[in-house]
Amino acid sequence: MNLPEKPSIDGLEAKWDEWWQATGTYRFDRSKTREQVFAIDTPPPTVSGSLHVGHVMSYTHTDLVARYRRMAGREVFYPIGWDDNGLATERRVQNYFGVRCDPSVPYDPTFDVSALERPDDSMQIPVSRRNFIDLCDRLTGEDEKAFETLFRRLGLSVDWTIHYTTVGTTSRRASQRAFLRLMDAGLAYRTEAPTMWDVDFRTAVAQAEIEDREQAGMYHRIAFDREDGGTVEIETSRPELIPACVALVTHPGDERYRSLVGSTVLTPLFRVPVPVFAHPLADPEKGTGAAMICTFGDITDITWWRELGLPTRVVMERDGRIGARTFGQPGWESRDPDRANAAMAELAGLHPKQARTRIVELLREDGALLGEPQPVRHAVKFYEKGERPLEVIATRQWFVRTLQFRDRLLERGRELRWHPGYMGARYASWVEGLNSDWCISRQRFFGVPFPVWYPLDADGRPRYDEPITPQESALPIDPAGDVPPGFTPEQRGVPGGFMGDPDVMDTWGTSSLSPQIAGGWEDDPDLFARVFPMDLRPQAHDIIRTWLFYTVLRAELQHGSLPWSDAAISGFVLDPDRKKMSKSKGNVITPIEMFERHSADAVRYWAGSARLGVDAAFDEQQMKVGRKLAIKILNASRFALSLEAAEGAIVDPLDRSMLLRLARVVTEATEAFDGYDHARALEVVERFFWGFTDDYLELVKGRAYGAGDPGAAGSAVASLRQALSVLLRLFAPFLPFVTEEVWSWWREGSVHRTAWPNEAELAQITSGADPAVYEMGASVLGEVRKCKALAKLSVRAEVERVVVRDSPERLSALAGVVGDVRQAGNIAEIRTVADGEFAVETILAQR
RNA sequence: GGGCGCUUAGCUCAGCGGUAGAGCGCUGCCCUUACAAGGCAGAGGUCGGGGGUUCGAAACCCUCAGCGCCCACCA
Repeated sequence: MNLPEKPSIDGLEAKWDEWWQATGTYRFDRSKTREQVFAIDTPPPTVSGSLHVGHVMSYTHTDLVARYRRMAGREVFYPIGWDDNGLATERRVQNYFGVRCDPSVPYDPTFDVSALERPDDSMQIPVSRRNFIDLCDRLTGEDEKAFETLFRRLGLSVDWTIHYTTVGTTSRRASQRAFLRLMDAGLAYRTEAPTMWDVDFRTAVAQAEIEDREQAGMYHRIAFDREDGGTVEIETSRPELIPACVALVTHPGDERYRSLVGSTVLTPLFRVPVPVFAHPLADPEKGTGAAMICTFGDITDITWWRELGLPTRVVMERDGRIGARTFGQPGWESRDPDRANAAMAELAGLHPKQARTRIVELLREDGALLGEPQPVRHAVKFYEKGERPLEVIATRQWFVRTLQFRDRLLERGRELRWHPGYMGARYASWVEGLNSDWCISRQRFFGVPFPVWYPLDADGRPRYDEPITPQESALPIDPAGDVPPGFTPEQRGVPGGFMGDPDVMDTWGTSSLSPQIAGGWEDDPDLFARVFPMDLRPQAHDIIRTWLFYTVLRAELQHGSLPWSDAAISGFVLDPDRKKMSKSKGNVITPIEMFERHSADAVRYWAGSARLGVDAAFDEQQMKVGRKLAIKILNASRFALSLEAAEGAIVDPLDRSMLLRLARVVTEATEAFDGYDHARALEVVERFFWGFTDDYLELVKGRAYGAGDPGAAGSAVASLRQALSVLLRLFAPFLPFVTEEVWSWWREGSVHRTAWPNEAELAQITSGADPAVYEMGASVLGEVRKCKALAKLSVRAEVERVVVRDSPERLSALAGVVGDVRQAGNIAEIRTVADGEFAVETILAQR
């Protein structure tokens, strides 16, 4: 026994973190079988951002599960990953080193960034993709250290020897290998198709990265001329797309337009003949009931264009401007090409808003604009990181087949155990609403490139339908630097030679393989067999449709299984005014501040009291409570262990009764953890603990001092230690630092590698015990204490006599604890009356 | 437009068929042989509104309202 004079929670974090790392407390033992392993697909945080209390909460939730499962006998596979693949990192590296990634620059193995000469600071030197990635590694390495320090201070029990980065070699190899296999299986394909396009980033984006934003707009009522001399009116918010109009559409059941279907009308200004179709998607209630179909104004246009087999007449360029077009040519027929080209000349080079203003003027002069444009507010699609509305632009992109697996993906969603269960509905509604395959290519420079080259024909044009792929053993490759089999570097870009695929993968293309990457898929088959499919995916609810969905998709396509059996979804942390925390609002609280003010255990206590799925208000008060609890554990433990009478057999009725109650707490906490309800587990343990210190400790301390019967004292001391052992283990997942500290005073090894308590270990002691003994002792002592407090006396004040009234059964339970009650309450005599309801009369001694 | 969740004491939340709960905060009291980072007591709620089922509803059903989130083809 090695008890400190005055225990303190200060300094525990550094002390125990160091010890855990040095002794490998959380090291994964890869000799264990899949059944023995509990594998966690830890979310890799974006290292270029900063950690906030939201991370602290959700990562703590995961750690609670990890620590519980580890103690409950599973070998926990708990790796960490860093997400350094993406725009945020790209930008930071550009600014920090003054370089930019240019895939056309060849790799320079002797590259030295410090030797770069820049004429002025704003200039960015082009470097090869490989050199750029090296710089990313270097810069993010520092961020990763800072994150690791913070996570270790928080006490995450991850195995720090198992980590990956999303831009690292392993991740790139896995991403490319998985992609090649999808290609081979026909599940990844390259095609030219209309795609949501961000004009600022100049890249395609996937459905999952799109969000609606309410915008002010204008409805314009516009007349198209019918060939019989009349007009037909449509409404549009995007009149600038009239030159891209390829048809009108009405609902098949709409009587107003029945005679029009099948006829041809002329677009205003451009005088382009376009057909009128009927299609069930046309809504008679919207606008005039007749809609203009353009290539492409929105997603519905794509559907109509595809289903009605319409021609393509694109005016939107990739830079988001209207491009110059010449009417009067094939595909651009016009009844009045001169007039059309004059109008086109007015619009060419303009952004949509400018073009809209201009064309409205032209339409007004022409008389095609009916009435004045009416203001509306409507939802407009934006790239989640973008600032201007997305355009739909036809480009050549890689897609992963998704739509055809919708039913199977829905089935997987039902198979997955969601915590809380209702989060499954979000997944289902997302999958049900999918409208396109996953566009996985991005026109960016930094990221994992597609491991593909294309042969160039005699004219130097790429033959996209004959892609050249590398051997898997060569991965990862960079098609911008590496040369395909059978070619020489000199053949790059020349007729008859080859070119590399210029695109990189969607960042989710890598992240969606996190279980495979962390688990050593193909690189370490032995490990992979022990950890995959994993047990748990912890994450927040905002990325169900991205990270969670894509991970399910990849596992389905690659392995025909779920990637994990359970998904634990954390809520967000809101500021005390229940607003979402964000940097721009300046209401972000840094975790380090909280650790310093309240201790890591206290912060974990706050996080642990928030349930999964529920948005939690940031509550510093709750951290203060956690701190008090941590200190109480230190003090109570020190006291209990300081009672050094010889341990004996646990025979006293009170001791056995208390342990029986504790056994129930064990069961409840275990059930709560098994059901992913850590907050419930914490609550029942904490409730018992406060009663344990207020009542049990007070009741037995006189006996445990050992002045009287050695057997009775021995029972008390043994019970105290037994209970303390169980309580420390129950608290260990929540408060890893104080529990380890106390454990170290009197036990060998780490509490975190000790078995989770179970009823069986207490069964022999508590067999036949009466739960009412502890309850009666606590109740009577409580009443006496209350009486003294009301009389403004010390708790040590002498009591002449106590009369307890209750049923005979309860009074017989009291008999088992009466000696302890007398001693604890400083009571001369206790009388009982076997009659009626529980009541305690306390007669204080005269002074 | 569809879906999910929430609405219980001033605050944060538990309870989810049997006499309204916890912690914090507030008010008052008690110091010190583990801990004042402790102990005791008190005030404070028609459990969002309205119907229904039931001997009995905060809890189950219906309905309405407010808040939050997710999804949806921008005419």
